[in-house]
Amino acid sequence: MVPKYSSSRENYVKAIFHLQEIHGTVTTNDVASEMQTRPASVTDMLKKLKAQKLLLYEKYKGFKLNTEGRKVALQIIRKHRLWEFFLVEKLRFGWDEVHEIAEELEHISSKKLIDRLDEFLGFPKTDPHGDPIPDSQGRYTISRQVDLLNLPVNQIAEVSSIGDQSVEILELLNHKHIALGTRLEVKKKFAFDNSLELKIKNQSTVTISEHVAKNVFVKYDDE
Amino acid sequence: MVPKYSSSRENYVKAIFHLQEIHGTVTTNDVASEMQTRPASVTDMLKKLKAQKLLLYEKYKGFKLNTEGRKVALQIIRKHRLWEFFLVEKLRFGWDEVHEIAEELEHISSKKLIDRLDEFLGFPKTDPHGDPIPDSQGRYTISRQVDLLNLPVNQIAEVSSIGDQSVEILELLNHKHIALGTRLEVKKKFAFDNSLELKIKNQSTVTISEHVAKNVFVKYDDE
DNA sequence: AATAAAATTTAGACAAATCTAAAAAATAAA
DNA sequence: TTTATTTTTTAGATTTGTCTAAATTTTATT
Ligand SMILES: [Mn+2]
Ligand SMILES: [Mn+2]
Ligand SMILES: [Mn+2]
Ligand SMILES: [Mn+2]
Repeated sequence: MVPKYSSSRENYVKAIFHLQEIHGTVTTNDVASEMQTRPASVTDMLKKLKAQKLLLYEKYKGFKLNTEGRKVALQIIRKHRLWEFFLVEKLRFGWDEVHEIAEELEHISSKKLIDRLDEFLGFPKTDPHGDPIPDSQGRYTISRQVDLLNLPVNQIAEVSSIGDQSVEILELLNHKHIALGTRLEVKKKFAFDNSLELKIKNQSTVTISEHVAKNVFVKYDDE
Repeated sequence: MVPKYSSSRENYVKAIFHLQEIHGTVTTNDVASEMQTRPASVTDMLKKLKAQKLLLYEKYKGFKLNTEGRKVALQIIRKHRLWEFFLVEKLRFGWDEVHEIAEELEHISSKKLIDRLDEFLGFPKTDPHGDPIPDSQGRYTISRQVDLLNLPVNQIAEVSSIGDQSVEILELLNHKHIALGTRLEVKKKFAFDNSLELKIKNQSTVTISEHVAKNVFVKYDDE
């Protein structure tokens, strides 16, 4: 079972996929900073991905994944998120410590393994950070959600995903007892710095900054 | 979590460990044929492993792992066998299809992951092929066992491990309904070619060659 | 002991992935 | 529309792991 693409190539494909989801178009510098590497290294890799027919790329003219490239990206994302789910649900890891490990596990090549894992986990729809898990054909659905800055005051809602997934923000949220599935409501908005006071169900009241609020997404039933 | 050793180095350490368990001393050609590579490549790697202080090596004088090298080898073997157990027990893989996948999974670096997996699996003592799983300190026990050629006629015994672990022999054993834990007895030994006739509990009688018999190990209570 | 055969190592090359420094192209500012 | 700045690419190295072919050392055979 020889892997079709090296781990390095897979990491590039995944990074490009995420960047083009957000910005539509992707730049060499974006990829370099996202991947903690040098622009020259990115250019080198772009040529290889183009040669492998995963990427539409003309030098100096920008680039994006083609259909095959997106398909590859979605399979890696599927593996990443299923492993994260496994680590949290079965091995009792915290949601803030699984990303790094999944970064390695996502490169295990067996398709049968990942489909069996999916089944074993009960075909979960979202990972521990609330992100959708593509099915074995790469299909997934995104549920409508709103960040905390845009949640009406006194509207009870449920945390459904986190934008920034750095260890730093996850650590902060952990400390304040905010996790996926947590039910909460905004009690007060301070116009001065856009900080918020939250009432967390069955917990005390906490304050969060605008920066944090922007990265916490919730779902709620608006009637 | 940067891995200390590359997958390639880990594969070499593991191969050397297995060879020195069997033969006491290891040769360049042994490693080359075990790993499907060239003697020159082995020599190259020996120098690297020596520089990394995992190996005692003087050129032309043979080599073996030092204490640190053995420790590393046992951790890789631990991971390999725990993942094999997981694949068979939790994901319903056949015992003859897990080796290849574990060959990749054994290189995932997180120590916490493997200790949590061990716990999740209930601290199993042996893998699906009957081989002992080292604990987190690298300790393990080997139970006394005998191959089928040396099992007394009419002595009921339980299959406890398989010597050769090629897909070919596992396929053959599968076909004849011989698996780990199978209870059986030798009914007849043919001196001509050392073939055996076995009675498998709750099954029909089957014939196996000397080659197969040498690779099937069993445990039994001798009073 | 001399020679032949086998095992092992070295020399030199190559592919993959990365880097630094410099050049080229595109974009922004004056 | 020149000039300056930023972005991107190229040129040339380096590291890791592998290979073939040739040289060296060890071991086995006359
Ligand atoms: Mn990765
Ligand atoms: Mn995630
Ligand atoms: Mn391996
Ligand atoms: Mn095994």
